[in-house]
Amino acid sequence: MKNKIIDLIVNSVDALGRDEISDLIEIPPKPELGDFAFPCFRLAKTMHKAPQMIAADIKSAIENSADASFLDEIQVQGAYLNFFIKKDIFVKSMVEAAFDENFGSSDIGKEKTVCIDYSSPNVAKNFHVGHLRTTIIGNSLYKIYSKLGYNVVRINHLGDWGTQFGKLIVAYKAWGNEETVKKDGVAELMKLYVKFHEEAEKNPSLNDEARAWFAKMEQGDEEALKIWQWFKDISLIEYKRTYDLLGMDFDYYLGESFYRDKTDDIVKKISDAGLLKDSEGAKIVDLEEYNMAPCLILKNDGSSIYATRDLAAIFYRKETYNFVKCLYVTGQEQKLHFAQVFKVVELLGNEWAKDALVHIPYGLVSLEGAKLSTRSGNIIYAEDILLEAISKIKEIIEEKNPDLPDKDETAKKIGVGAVLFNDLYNQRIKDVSFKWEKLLNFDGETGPYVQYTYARCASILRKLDNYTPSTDIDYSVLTDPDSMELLKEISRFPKVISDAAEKYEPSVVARFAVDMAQAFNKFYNANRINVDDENLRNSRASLVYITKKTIKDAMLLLGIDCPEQM
RNA sequence: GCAUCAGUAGCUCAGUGGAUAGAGCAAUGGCCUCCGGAGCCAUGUGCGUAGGUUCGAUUCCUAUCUGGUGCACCA
Repeated sequence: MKNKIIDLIVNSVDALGRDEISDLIEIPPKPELGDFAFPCFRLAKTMHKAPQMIAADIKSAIENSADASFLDEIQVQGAYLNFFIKKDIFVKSMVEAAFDENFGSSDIGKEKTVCIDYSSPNVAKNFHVGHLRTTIIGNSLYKIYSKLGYNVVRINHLGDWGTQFGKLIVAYKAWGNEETVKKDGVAELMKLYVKFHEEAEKNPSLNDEARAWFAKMEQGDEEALKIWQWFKDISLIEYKRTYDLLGMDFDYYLGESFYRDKTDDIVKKISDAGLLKDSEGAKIVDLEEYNMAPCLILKNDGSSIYATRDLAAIFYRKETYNFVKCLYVTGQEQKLHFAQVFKVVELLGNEWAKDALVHIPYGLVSLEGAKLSTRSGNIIYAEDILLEAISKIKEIIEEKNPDLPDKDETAKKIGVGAVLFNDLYNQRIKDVSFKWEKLLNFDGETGPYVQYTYARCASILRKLDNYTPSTDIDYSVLTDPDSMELLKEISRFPKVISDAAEKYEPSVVARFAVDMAQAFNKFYNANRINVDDENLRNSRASLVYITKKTIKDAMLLLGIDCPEQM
């Protein structure tokens, strides 16, 4: 529809090109102002005429055109040219588009690969509310990019290498024992880690001991690596339990340790390029010219650091997957780190680094206003959040719909959906203050609200006799304001997906899901679907059908499944 | 100190170089013998401050204030 209008304007205006016109066309804030609008302010300058007059001129030019038959009316309001499309034609085009099985999909990503590095928890540490964000956002970006035809590689870059394992080994040897670790798993490892830091404050030489153990790991020391592998195995079992609950998986679990034999090459590459400098006994790349702190490549004991391994990972991924983009979903506190690493890649002569390497930061999670801190116990675990949400939903189901089959399965979908939605609804960059009260409220702009709307659609369709989804309907009965608003909402879907991808922002999709649910509920309250008039019934049923379908597709992009009943 | 992100309604947040800045939560009142009330409708206050660019700025730029985060051997 928009293209047809662009055609008309292109033929009537010489001053602007097609693309400029396309950018200028907007959807008016109120339906009374038309279906599409073209503001003429921009033209006023080049044409040396008042915008109102320009609008009037274009109007008469278009009205005399034979191609304008799909228009009902054109109005000039101030500098705006408002287009009113013949309602049944408009409805038909929107319904047919939404019926398409691939509505919203695209092939712009065809034969292009995007790597997404997300979740990436630190081994031997608990998977807490903070890790949930990267996991959920990364998973949604995976769905969104897949929908656009990209080949997406999901990489869990486990924090399974580094000095913290030296600390852990020191602590385990000093205060731990095998039985307790076997029994309590990650919780016990966390205790040992905390204990290490307490003791190291009194006795700083412990830090040197820890670094020494890590250096041993890097040199392939058998004892050190055996303990390390054991800790890693224990941790992975717990993480996978959470991923299962979330209904998520990864293509690769390639932690930092995977790159440990690849860091020498990186150091050589940097050195060969003449970028490696000595500084206080360590090796760095000086980035002063770019207004950044130096990027540390090797510590003064010669062992690698996370930047070295991130660099190794970038080159490995570029070679292995030949990505067009590699996305890093981590907290915004790592912004400088990624800026440094990406700059080093670029300085090594890789122009692609500028566009292909993207840090996708998200805001800090705090708990009831205070910082998350394992040591002070101000921490909340991902698994507990999910289980709590599921159990609260179960209570509500028992109360509202005790006869529902598959109550547990449904409660899981809704509970997990509530958590996911809650994390995806606001822009990534916003800091989050975790509050149980907010998470467990399922009214208004929430996952359960959208899922409820979906279940309502499903229920309506179940109760109709003799309805098979079809576009062979009477479009003229769907021209009332509520139906039109709903249809317009639905037809935004493809743009919503491409916007979300472009901005790396799942919240765009989440907002859309709520907008659509609201538009549907409004329609539902104003119009009865199961009416005697077969013509009307089938037409409205088709509208319900595409609403249901689009809600489901939108929620799937967030990683959320919609139950048919709840 | 330097860098960076954010400041919109009591709270949590959308939003756009343009038409009267929107939702939800919380509060109060209401909703059809009928398709699912986790729903729908109604009721109020607001773009941190000061300049600049522009026909037009809440949006872009500069300064400033407030808050968050980062600034080498942790990741």
